[in-house]
Amino acid sequence: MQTYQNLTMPTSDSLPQTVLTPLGGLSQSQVDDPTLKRTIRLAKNREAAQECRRKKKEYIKCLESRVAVLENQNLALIKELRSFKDLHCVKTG
DNA sequence: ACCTTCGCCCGTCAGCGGAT
DNA sequence: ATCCGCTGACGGGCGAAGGT
Repeated sequence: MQTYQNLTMPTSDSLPQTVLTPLGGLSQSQVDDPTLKRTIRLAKNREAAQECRRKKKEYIKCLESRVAVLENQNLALIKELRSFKDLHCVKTG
């Protein structure tokens, strides 16, 4: 998958590393505990969802600013086209 | 003061695709 | 085949704004 690529997706070094020390300090019996497994999975997914939403917002910001740029370019081109047309009318008219 | 509606955020689940 | 991360979808909570 990996959507939102291109269009500057900043990485999130700054985000807090909460809750999870990645299975480092866990005994085998702890790792096998389904309840603990679920807790860990939920916590990881919670963080993943937060990051995903942050990236999506950033992506939308990028798109919006790109729209603004393109709209300005479009206006400028329309303006230029008009002036060329005017020039042409003067010559032929 | 009390609803009601709207927009936003969050946590969770489900499903997909890549990595092993 | 299994694990894991990412992301769309869903439902719930909360505050703001507007109507009664």
